[in-house]
Order: sequence, then structure tokens, then C-alpha cells
Amino acid sequence: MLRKVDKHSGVPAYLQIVNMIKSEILLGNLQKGSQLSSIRELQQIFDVNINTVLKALEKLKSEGYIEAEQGVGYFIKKDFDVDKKIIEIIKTCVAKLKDNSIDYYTAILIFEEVWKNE
Amino acid sequence: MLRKVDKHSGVPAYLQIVNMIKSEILLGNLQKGSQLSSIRELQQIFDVNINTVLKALEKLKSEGYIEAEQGVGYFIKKDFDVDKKIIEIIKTCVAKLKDNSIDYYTAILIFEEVWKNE
DNA sequence: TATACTGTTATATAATTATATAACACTAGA
DNA sequence: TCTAGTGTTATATAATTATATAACAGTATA
Repeated sequence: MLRKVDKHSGVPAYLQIVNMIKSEILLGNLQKGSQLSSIRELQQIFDVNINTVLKALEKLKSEGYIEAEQGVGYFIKKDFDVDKKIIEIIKTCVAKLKDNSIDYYTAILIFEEVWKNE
Repeated sequence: MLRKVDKHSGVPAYLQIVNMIKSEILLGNLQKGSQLSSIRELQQIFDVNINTVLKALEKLKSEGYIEAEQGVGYFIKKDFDVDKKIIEIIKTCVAKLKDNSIDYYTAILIFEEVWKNE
């Protein structure tokens, strides 16, 4: 789901955009050959400057996720979708955490720390 | 566990420092009254400039996590530790993901997307 | 009191990130 | 061919982030 960038998260906007589009590909919501919305539409969706969109698309292109056709649009270049099993594991975990009314930021902090320490 | 900042993650160094220290508090590894390492030691641990450490400590102070005593040091101001149950849920999830040899970056991307969409 | 630790304040410089704005080039369809 | 939509390139400006470096101020202890 492509959504507004969080301008207070500290993470650069162009990286948030890269991450959202990568997520869509990983989750299988954007498949090989799909066309992205136009740059000027993406600019509105993410609520950033056109140059910020361009910077994100440039990075995705350099990493092989998308390709550009001048005058036509941007297209998904490869499928990178992840094993459904992985998604289920994460969905189950997120559901449990939400049951315990933990907030996203705290959850991420602990997730990162646990990951890097075990 | 306080460790070197990742200079290629895109996340500003001072925020990574804030996050690491918050994590230690949330996990109960730093408790009320504990003294942090000195600024000049932290500078070496995180591998950043002293001003970057200061910016992080300033933010933690403004959020009520720590307090300063001039000439003495920085101290944890409150306990914010999280329910052990939460930590167990996350540990279990991380273990399962590692069993499936998924990398950290992919895991975080999916985690964020699942959290924000369900 | 002298010293070696603490934290604090300040200035200058550079790289990165984001914005505003404009113009240009290619493509598809009326 | 004209037009409206694509992507592309460019310039200028500002805010944020990070560095290097120096000096100052408080605390504890030998």
C-alpha cells in the first residue's frame, strides 16, 4: 500500500519511498511487468517533491527492481516475492503484539535489538 | 547492546544512538539510576563525532529518558521496561524468521508493511 | 590545591536531503 | 500533425546531519 511519507520519522523520504515500493514487490502486490503510477501521481501519493520521487526511482532502478521507458512509464522488472510462510509468521507476530496494545515504534525497537543480539 | 552506528542505513546516526539506548531501557538492561558511559566513551563505542552523541543525549533528555549531572555523568531517569510477554513474542518470531534464513532488511520491510496494513 | 575526569558551549565546514521551478524529449492517440 | 500524457535534465535555495576542533565549567580525589 503506497501512502504518504512520514516526515517526522527521521528516515529520509526517498528511502521511505524505496521501502514502500520494495515491500509491495516482496508481498507480491506488484508483479513483473506491472506499471507504476506516473512520477507526478507518485509525487502526490507520497506528498513529496518530484526530485525526491526521482531519487527513489533511481535507486530502485540501480538495484534492478524497476526499469523506465521514456514517455511511457516505470515497470516492475523482476519478481522478488517472499515465501508465504514468512509473511504468515510475521502476520501472526504482529497480531499478537497488537493484542497486547504495544505501539509500532516500541515493537520495532525491540525487534531490531532482539534480532541483532541473538 | 550498544554498538557501532550503521553509516549506510540511511537512518541518521544520532537517531540510531537514541534507538539503541531506548532499546536497552525497554529491555531492562539499563535501569533507573544507572550511569551511562561518558560522552567521550560513547563517541568511541558508536564511532561518531562528539556532537552527534550530544545531539542524541539531548533528545533522550528532552524525552525524559535520561538526565545529566555536570561533571559527573548521564543517568537513566525512569524505568520504561516492557512486559516480558512482549519480548517473548518477538524473540519467538525472530527465531522462526532466522530458521527460514530471511535477512533482517527484508524482515523489517515486511513487518512494517504488515503492521500498517492490517 | 592540582589533576584528571566529567559535561557544556561554540565556530566553521562539508555532505546529504528536500524543495521549488523550469525546460526539454519521447510516446500514444485524437 | 497536434496534444496531453509520460520520463529527463538542470539550477538554485534551504534545512538537516555530521564532522573537526577548541575552549570552558563543574566534580571528585590524590
